[in-house]
Amino acid sequence: MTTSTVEDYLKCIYQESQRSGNSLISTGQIAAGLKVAPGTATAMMKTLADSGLVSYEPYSGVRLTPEGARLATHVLRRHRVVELFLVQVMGMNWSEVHKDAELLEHDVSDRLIDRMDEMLGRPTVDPHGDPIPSARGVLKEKDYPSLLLCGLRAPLRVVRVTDQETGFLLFLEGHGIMPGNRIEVLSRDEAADSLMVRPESGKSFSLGFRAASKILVETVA
Amino acid sequence: MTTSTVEDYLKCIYQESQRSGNSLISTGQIAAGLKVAPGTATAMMKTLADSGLVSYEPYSGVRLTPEGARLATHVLRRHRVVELFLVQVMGMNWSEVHKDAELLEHDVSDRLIDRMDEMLGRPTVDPHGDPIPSARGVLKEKDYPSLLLCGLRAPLRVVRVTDQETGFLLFLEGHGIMPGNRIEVLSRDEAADSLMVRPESGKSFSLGFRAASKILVETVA
DNA sequence: TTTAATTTTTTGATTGATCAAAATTCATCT
DNA sequence: AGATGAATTTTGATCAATCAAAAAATTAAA
Ligand SMILES: [Mn+2]
Ligand SMILES: [Mn+2]
Ligand SMILES: [Mn+2]
Ligand SMILES: [Mn+2]
Repeated sequence: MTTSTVEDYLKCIYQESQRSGNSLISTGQIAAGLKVAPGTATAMMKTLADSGLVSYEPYSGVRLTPEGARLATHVLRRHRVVELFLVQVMGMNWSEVHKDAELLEHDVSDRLIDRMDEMLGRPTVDPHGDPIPSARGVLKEKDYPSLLLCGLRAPLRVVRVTDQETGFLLFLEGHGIMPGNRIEVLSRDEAADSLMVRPESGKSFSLGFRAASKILVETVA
Repeated sequence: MTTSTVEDYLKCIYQESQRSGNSLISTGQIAAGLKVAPGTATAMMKTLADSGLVSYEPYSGVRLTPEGARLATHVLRRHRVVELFLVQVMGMNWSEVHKDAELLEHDVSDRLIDRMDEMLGRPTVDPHGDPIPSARGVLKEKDYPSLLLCGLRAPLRVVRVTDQETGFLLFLEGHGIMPGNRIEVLSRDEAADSLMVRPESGKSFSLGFRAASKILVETVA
């Protein structure tokens, strides 16, 4: 019924809401997120509104309806289950599964997703630490601090990386930064816009604030 | 580059050529095979010809160019590797994988197909006994007789079922007819348009000629 | 409070895929 | 050879998705 394009738009709106903490999303944000022309996003918002998947207020933005949110979380679930499956079962690297999942999320049947989910032991997070919505579409995002806000010189555990760029993920892996691994922030330098990280295994290294903000951690007891 | 629709058209042409033993395929055959209106198939043949994937002679038909055949066998390979993976690794039934594979064949990356192929031990046939083209696109179809042409009262082994209908496959499975299983044709009745089959495990039962023609076998030593 | 800059929407067009129905061509059967 | 029926192609239209560029609205600055 819904096309893969529509699914991507809904997913994008859902994720922008999540990230910005505001359910009202501008057409500009959507156009940027999906890399389409502004007018394209506007046109699509009208058809989504006609389908009852978003409510649209011209010059203001859109927000997902309950039905739109339901669809979005289901796509997100498929995406993340597929990613984990590719890593856990197919032996692919966490840095290369996003692209594949971006396509497969639209074509993998619910039956197949459930088989994967079962084989993976009903996991709650994907290879990047992104939470996996339940089969009923419920998603609970925990609020972890990034390396910018966490305690200094305290034992931490990486729980999530909020960026899917292959190059960035490979860089992190090379320095021992992956969900589950232990690290410590040695120092921060506001003026230099960078901080020093020491992974449990590996040499300490510096990271710009922008990159650091994408690494979420929890304090280790 | 090529859309999933184009891939399906190429696959259809390839399979019709295979089945009919004639590389020249009419637009009518294609329209019937893909369940689209005749004019739709004609229009698509023009664009495929423009792309150099088929040669098209109006009122006569099309044949795949080398490039078109190359693409077709690659799609066929993806389809069949996926089907076998779904059965062998995901534990799905051979009767239900065709639909899923029909979509996944367009979106599974070559990298992923190769991982599946590796996990499956470089298989040569899919769950229905359909041969799997090599990664280079080479496909060798063996010429097995169907239950209509094979020897009577001789030990046989089912090697292939040339129909993907869920209901039919479930019916066959229920009677012990699956690739690898041993059977015997007890009798044929031309007038009744049916024959009697005795599976190694299970009761003998009758089968219409049309259904019987879809079951390919080889003689057991 | 005008003016300028930015964002958003409109407009006009294109491409891919499809259909129904009309027109054409082909094959067959007197 | 001419008529008839079947297959094929054309025509005219629709729908989804997109873009570039013009127009309008909103926001920020002077
Ligand atoms: Mn996608
Ligand atoms: Mn992820
Ligand atoms: Mn297909
Ligand atoms: Mn098959």
